[in-house]
Amino acid sequence: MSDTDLEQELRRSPHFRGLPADLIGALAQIARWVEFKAGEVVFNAGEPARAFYFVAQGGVKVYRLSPDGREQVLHHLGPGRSFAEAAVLTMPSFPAHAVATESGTRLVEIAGAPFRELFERDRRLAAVMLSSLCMWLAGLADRVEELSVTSAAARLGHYLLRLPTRSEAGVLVIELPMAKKELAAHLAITPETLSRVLRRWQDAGVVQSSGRRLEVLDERLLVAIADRDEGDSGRT
Amino acid sequence: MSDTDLEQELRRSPHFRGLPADLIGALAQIARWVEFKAGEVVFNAGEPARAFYFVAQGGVKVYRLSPDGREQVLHHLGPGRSFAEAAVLTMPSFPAHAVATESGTRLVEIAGAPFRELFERDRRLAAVMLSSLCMWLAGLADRVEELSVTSAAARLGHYLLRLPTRSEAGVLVIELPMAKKELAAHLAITPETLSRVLRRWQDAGVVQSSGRRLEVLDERLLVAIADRDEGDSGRT
DNA sequence: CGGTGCGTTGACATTTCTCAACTGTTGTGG
DNA sequence: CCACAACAGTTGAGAAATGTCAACGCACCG
Repeated sequence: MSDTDLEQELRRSPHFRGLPADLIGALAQIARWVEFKAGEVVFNAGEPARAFYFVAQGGVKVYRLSPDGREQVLHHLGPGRSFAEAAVLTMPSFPAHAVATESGTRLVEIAGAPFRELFERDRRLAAVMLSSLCMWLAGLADRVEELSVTSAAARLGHYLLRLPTRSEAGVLVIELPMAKKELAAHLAITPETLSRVLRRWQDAGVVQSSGRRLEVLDERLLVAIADRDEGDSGRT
Repeated sequence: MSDTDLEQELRRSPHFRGLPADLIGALAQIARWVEFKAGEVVFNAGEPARAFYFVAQGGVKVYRLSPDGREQVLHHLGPGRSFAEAAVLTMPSFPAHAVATESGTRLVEIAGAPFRELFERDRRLAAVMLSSLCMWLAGLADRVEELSVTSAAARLGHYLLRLPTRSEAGVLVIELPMAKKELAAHLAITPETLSRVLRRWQDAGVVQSSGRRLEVLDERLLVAIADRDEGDSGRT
């Protein structure tokens, strides 16, 4: 809840990643924590677009109401997501409604008018935001492609081959950036399946695994596995 | 290959979607088509960041070379993807290499210096680009969450519930925005599985399907199916 | 020492894919 | 207008992959 928290939360977002400290500070000045209980309204469609938001905890539902009163859910947002930036940047008023879906929902609210002002005054802000968003976008697009690959082994292979590697005595070594449990979740498979795939590879002499350390013994085979059944390597 | 093609290609990108016509025109002025054969170099790391690119046809591989000469693939890009925007916006030189992976690879090249100039002169450009990217980001993030849901039925349910609906004689009607075959690909399942899921739902009285038209007979049940096994509704 | 949680392994249930055949629709050329 | 091809969609049967549940080893930590 402190200002330090606020700055850290901002720095974690895809929008402001890599922003120089002074700009993060300036942003923190116009940001604040807001909290909601389940069902409480964050904003309603038609209201002036006075701010945009990052979800730190809890959940938010963004929806429209169709002419006949039906609720049209546009997004269900959890921690790490943001919303209403587009409205703040280019629209006079919010085009949709937003309500918290859980009690204890905590958001970072960035006031719109000061943000627009900052945005126009400091050219760095726009450039860094754009570049950061582009990189984030590329990462997500890669992830979608990855998840579209149906086979668990191919997904894992793909993922591993993109990780930074180092050479130790001529052997390719990969250090996993997260616990296997989390990695499994990232690839949308179960830890058991992950474990079994690695086992199979080890038995086949493709890799050697111990803890988070992986030695790639037969890179060509690994590449073949990763490429075997890519989905339609189509557009994002 | 004509200028009209160029403008249409630009308009299709997540970056420039929704840009006013005059700005699209200005961009087209500083953009041009470039073609590559398989293996041809688009740019090398260390060169001044003179342009960024959209892939229209073919494929491009972006990679780094590690100190020991190993090739570290960062991205494999297909039609619809873009690259090197971040470099052009915030770096003096390209941080990675890029080569075409297929013959007949066609890219739109946007010259860096004029773009930066345009970007600083016209504030709308920055605002619209950011807002467009944010929306695109939200869509991709949703997609990742969707694909992380393991069950085919849940994925389809999720997807359908976010589609625009209309009411006809009190019944909820959904019009599929693409052929079932494409929809299946979008959800990373086979057309057969899609067909079977719909059949099961129809037998259970949840929906009524005919061609691209879907009548939702029991919305609560559909919601239950979609929510049954969401993955860890975690962060993106 | 126990406890807690990750990672592994096994047996089994379930889902999904694959392959193949068949139906219906659409568009084309005669 | 019909015959035909081409292709989306459906259905069935069997195979393969993956998830589920349960048990166990192992490391880490109080």
